[in-house]
Amino acid sequence: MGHVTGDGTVGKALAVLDQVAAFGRPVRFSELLAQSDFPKPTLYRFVQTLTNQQMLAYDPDRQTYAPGVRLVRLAHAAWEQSTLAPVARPHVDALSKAVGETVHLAQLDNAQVLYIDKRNAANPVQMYSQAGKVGPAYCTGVGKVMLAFLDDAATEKVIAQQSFHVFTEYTLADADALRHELEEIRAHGYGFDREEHEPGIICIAMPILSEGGRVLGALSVTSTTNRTNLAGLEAYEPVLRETAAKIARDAQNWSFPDYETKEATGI
Amino acid sequence: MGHVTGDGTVGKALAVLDQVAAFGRPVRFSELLAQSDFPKPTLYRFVQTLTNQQMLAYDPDRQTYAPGVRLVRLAHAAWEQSTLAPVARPHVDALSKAVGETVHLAQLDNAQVLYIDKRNAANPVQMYSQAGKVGPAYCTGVGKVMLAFLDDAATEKVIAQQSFHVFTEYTLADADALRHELEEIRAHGYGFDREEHEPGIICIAMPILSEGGRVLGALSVTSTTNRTNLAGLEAYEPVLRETAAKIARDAQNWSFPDYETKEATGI
DNA sequence: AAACCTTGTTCCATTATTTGAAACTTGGTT
DNA sequence: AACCAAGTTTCAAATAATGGAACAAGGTTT
Repeated sequence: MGHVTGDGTVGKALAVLDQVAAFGRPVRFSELLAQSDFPKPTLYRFVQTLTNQQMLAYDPDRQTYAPGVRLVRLAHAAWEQSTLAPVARPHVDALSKAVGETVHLAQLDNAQVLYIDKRNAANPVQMYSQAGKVGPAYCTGVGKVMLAFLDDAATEKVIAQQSFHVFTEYTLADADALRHELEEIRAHGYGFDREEHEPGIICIAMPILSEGGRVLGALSVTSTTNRTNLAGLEAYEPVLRETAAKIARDAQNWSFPDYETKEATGI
Repeated sequence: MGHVTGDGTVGKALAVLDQVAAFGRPVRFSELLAQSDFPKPTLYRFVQTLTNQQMLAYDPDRQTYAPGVRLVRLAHAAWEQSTLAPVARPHVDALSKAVGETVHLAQLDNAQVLYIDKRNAANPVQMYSQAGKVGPAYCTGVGKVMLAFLDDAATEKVIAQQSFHVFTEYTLADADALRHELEEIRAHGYGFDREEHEPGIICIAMPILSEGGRVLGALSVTSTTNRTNLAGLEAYEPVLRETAAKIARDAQNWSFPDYETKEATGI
């Protein structure tokens, strides 16, 4: 994995944090060491420091490290301030009510899709997606529509970072197939996921573009091949387009209420 | 917000990150500087580094910094691995269905309550909109029941860190009132929020205790004085107790699968 | 029960990074 | 044009990070 470590000690420590998170399960020091470029004492001290800081949590019974609770606190602030979620929320709610299917709101994070909000259908399909979860850009509806509307240089840079794992028989398996698909998407203004990531799961996706045409994020309505088909999903295109436009408009005007004293939380 | 800065450069950088998060809104460099102990170039470089690392996000139009999206990604890993949420999830779902009121799942983070999951009757699954939010321990149901079952030294340490802001006429306004309440809670095994935090909002709260009696977290069922009263909430005590026990049991047995290599075939 | 691992922890002289007073730039205001 | 506030860069001094080596604690084999 090519890390952009840089940024001195802080960058290195955060690389270690990412490394722990990437395991997806609590991990032992020796496991980290085995795949790390850092010498043992160096890695050891990073892990110690991060644990002290509650960026990692240490389980003494199992002798394992996992990402720590301080991140959950910090992420809440990030979610509210640095994502489309708070602006989009009412519109996503309305969309969800209107279509009665699972709705996703996503942004591009590096070369991946980051899901920042989700509304389940009334009778939800069990799918492996949640806010905070990342997914591949090249084989999801939201990923492709965001790629399609980046500028050429950015698109190519992101394409170069895709790993093109074949999930299903419909997965676009290489950069050229993806480029062709992106052209189609640009022509239509929106895109589909044709069971490219999970069998039986299809979606229609719409980019959220600023006035200047910059990609802010994407919306999708997901369903299954049991319940509907691409033509059925296409019926949602107008409401999706409308919702994306509203979110873009509100994002434009989004301004933070200045200098008011805020009370403690009310959940 | 007494931080343990320590931990060298990394600790200092994370203190800056907390400082930005604490503002609760995008913040200018000069605002950070005004309330910082760091000299200007030092703070400047920390902010630069964190922004490079996407732990902060810079808005060039408004010249402001906010917690960055990388945190949302990391937090998802933390939420799944270092909190009760994944273990508790099915039980919280069931509880929510059974009671038809808002359900909270919380843990203690430093001296504060950290909400890690929530179910609304209307809106089944959302995540960071509420998970990640922190609240005061001394005037919430979940906070008090967790305090009540810590060991004496820990309880006193946490009490010493409470700020005792008076939110309503029912707020427990000092350490002694709180200590008295904690004794009551220990006697009953569960507790209430009697409009102590927000007028009209009441709840019944149950600690989640390990076999050894260690505090793992807390559950609550919240309602309003319009809809019910404390006696009405008390009817939920059995199902709450049952749910807490199930979560504690599952947490005990919670073990992460595989210490095997999954590289059998090329991913 | 001694020798021998594997995993985790500490030491400390060397090396590299961080630090911050001062100076400079930029963009806006008087 | 002069001024001011906010942000950025410089560079020698101060400080913190580094990592080879050695040590400690469990567990396993001979």
